[in-house]
Amino acid sequence: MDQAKGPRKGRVIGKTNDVNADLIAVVVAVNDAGPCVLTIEEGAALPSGPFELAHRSLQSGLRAWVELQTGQPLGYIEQLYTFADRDRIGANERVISISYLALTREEDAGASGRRSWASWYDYFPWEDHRSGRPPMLEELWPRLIEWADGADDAATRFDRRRRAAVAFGLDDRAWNEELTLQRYELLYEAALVEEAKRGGDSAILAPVPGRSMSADHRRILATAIARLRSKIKYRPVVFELMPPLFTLLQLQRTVEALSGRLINKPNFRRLIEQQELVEKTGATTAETGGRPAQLYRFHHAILDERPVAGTKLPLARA
Amino acid sequence: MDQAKGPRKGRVIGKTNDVNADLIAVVVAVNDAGPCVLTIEEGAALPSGPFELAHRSLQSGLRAWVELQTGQPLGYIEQLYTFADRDRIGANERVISISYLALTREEDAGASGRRSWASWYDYFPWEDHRSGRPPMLEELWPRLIEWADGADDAATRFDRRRRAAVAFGLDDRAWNEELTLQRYELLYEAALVEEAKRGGDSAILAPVPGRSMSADHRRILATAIARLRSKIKYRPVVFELMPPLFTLLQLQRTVEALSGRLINKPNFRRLIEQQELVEKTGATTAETGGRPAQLYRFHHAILDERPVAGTKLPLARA
DNA sequence: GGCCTTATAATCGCGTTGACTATAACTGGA
DNA sequence: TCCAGTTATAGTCAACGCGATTATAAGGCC
Repeated sequence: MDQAKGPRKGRVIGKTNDVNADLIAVVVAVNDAGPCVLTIEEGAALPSGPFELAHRSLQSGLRAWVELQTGQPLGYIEQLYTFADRDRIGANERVISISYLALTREEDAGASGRRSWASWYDYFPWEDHRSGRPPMLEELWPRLIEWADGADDAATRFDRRRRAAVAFGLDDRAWNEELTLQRYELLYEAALVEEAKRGGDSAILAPVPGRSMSADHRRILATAIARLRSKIKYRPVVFELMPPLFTLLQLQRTVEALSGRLINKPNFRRLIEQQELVEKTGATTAETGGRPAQLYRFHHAILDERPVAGTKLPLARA
Repeated sequence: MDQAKGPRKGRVIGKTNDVNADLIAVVVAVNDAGPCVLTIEEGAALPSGPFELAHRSLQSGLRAWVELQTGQPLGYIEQLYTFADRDRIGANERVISISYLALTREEDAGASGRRSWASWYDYFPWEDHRSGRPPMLEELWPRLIEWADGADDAATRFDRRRRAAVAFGLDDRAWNEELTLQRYELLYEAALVEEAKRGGDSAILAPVPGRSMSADHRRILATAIARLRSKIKYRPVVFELMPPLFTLLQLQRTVEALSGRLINKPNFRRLIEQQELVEKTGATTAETGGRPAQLYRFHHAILDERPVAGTKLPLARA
């Protein structure tokens, strides 16, 4: 800091502090196959593009890029995080990345160009606990131990073991579905994901299962998953992912797909109904065999009266 | 969007999309007078400065600017929001503002330069409900009604009334301390704060009590207050604002200062203790008259084991 | 008609927590 | 020295939330 003093007058003339601002979108939808993310380049990258003078706002710039690259119009949008301390710091140029989370219904499958929907769990196989603890975690654990024990001093070894145990729910610790980002970062630090090796560093270990993405897009996806898993617990954002009419079980399956864990059915119904988040339409559907189910729609008016106190979900603690 | 197709190759050569990135800090501390924010220019602005090539990261850039302008070193930092769709869109230049929330202990009062601490409630007098509902709200209400009834169609009038009632807890609705931003935005929309008149628009109405700031800094402060009021309920961030040793009442007063409402004392103690967030030091203090109080310290180890499940606070609902 | 599947209703019990009361320990003033 | 005021700390009680479980209804399919 060799600047002249002064709050905003201190900008040195002639020296440019210009940066490029990139907009990156994590567009999420849920279908029968599970939670999906909108990608380009056959699943290798997220839709993104530079923020330009023509854009009225960050959000409209994002919408423009996503629609151009994938044909997908966006509804609900929420800012995720702004990064700048990335590796790609060029000589005299810096890039700021502003990432967004978008929720949509995967309609408009106008097959425009190189868009494709990919399952979350292709990138993070260890995150799906709907069928119980994924077996691959058993193979992951010794590799984390190996990394932890590779530290020089005992304190670091202990700390690494503890962090791994907390993040992955080991040693009688409960699995916490919101730690998606911490888990990915731990694997990155342990050089167990492909992205960690791009710097030419430690090219020995084979990465763990799970598809990688270009740049830090997989990390951004992990951020989005963590944010969404947290948010569905206190805001009624799930409905952005639902069709206009749905059964309570469909709603439950959507929440389960997002959170990666199963929910107790009666409790889920009770909570949804007593919060007046949905209203009956009277219509029923006879699909999927069994007794026909009531079709519900989202009770929009509740958003007006309760702008904050949102959805509580019975995601069991232990 | 008249760009050539392509995800990142579509950048038009010769046309620059460069922007300036500003870093803005909301630095919060709590003292006997209540919750404070670190300001420059005698309370008229928040510390800020451009993100420069010399900065290693956004956070380190922010720290540098705050320390240069106020002499205050920062501890806990968290990103708030990134703005771009602001009024000041110059001819061929755009500014992106990345705002941060910082928590500190107001030590190091090295009186360096133009720094000064100002109470939150100088800027938002309607936000402090520790002594009951502020009387000024009674004067505010008719002005909001006046604004609501000034709309052209009945639907808008009804909607404005509802929004005002929800935000300010009227018509038997409970006061919600987390709606700080919504309240400020409502007052802005109703042209009841000074900032709303800077566009030359509707310079008739006198603004409601409460100090304004330059640019949109007061809005950023509102964002920070809302975020902090929400966060203290589920993460143990309060301790960033506490001295190393403190009594439970001091801790309670700090939470009350932030949330702007009073807390039931026995319940607060029970919750804090049973969560093992603090540990006794054995020492006591005889200040403030009455029976001497135990001095506690923050139980740091709990952060390791419970990275997520944080503080619950008994902030009464109704 | 029996068996599958799913929908829907109802109950039980524990833990959380809001509201309240009681007692302890110290200061300062009459 | 005693009393009043202040704060600390412990304990109680009831209502509610919510996890877990069971029972019943209503359709399809063989």
